[in-house]
Amino acid sequence: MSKVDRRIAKSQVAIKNAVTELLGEKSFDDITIQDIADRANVNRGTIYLHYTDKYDLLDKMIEEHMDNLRELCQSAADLTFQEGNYVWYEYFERHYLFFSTMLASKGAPYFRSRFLELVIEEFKADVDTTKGKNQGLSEEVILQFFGSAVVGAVEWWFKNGMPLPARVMAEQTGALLDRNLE
Amino acid sequence: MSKVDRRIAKSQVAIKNAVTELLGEKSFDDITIQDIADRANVNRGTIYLHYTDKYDLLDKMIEEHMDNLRELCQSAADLTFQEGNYVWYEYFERHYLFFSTMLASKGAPYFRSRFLELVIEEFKADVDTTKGKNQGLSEEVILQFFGSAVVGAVEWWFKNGMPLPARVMAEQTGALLDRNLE
DNA sequence: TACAATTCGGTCATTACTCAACAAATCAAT
DNA sequence: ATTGATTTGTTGAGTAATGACCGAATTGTA
Repeated sequence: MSKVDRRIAKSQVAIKNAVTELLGEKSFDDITIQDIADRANVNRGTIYLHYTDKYDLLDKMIEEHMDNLRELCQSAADLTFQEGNYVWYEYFERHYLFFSTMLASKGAPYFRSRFLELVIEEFKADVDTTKGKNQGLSEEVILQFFGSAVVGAVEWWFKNGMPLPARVMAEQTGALLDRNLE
Repeated sequence: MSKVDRRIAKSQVAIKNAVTELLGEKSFDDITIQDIADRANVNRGTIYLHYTDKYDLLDKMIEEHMDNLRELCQSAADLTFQEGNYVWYEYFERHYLFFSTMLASKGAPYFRSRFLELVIEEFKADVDTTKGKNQGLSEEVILQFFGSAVVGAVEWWFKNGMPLPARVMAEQTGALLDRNLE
């Protein structure tokens, strides 16, 4: 990984943080490039230097979060579902502004599908239809079934203002997964 | 005021904030330019672009604080000593890391004299030796006397971990000044 | 004391950012 | 529909910041 120029790194985090902040104040459609530039304390042109438009920017942000979640999965590969889930829920909590907005806003369906895609991808290694309780079932069905379940639980959590602690969410969804996979 | 380039402004606040942060962790002499660059997330060379060395940097920081205090005096010109003092003490509180370090460290005598100089300068407009209770006294003496008093009070406040609320410090030193100047 | 490792200042070519200006597109509201 | 205002996306010239490299000075420690 040839290290990126410090200026690029700084500009990009400033821009992304600005978007996250603004998402807590108004809907994404109402956010202008100028808003982002002002908040990030960056020239408007600088944004175009890194992203084609604000949708591309949001996309890159989503991509980054997905990468981070994937990363967390790697480092938590040998943990139980409950422990592993907790790592995720901690991440959600730390970035709740982004995730809750993404799951509530107009673009939610798109974000939801990206999220589901990731969950399914990460579940693949954990599903075994050759033996155990899922023997004979379709892997496709299993993945869609429990992937949707996890995404739905997260969705519920955010839409209801995170009524349960991350720890509890992780334990309960973890238990449900343990019971059904492996 | 021809507005400064945004990059310059950003670099300088990052650098100054870095110094203030580091002052809370180690003495100024132990802080290297590299430390500051790392903390500010700025190339080491950038610091030399704005300051000749770390002493020049510290000097510019002191200068800026003095300017800010002067500014506060302007905007509080028609307040009582108690109210005006409160504005200052609020500022001290907000920048306690910087001031308490400056007044405790090895360079304290220098900083103290700069500070005293400012206080005396700002008192000049308030001292009248032609009438009232200070009639016949030497303006020089009055200024040195109460200037030192104010600085000493602030010094005590910081060295003892700000044992009284800013509000109280302002009221009490304000009352003492009201009683003697006016 | 001698040695190694930092830190210091400074230079340099390259790169990213800034600012101002621009035309085109979009929006608001009569 | 027609204006007027805002936002957009792009451009170009100028500037600041970067990373790398350098020899010299300072530091720490074996």
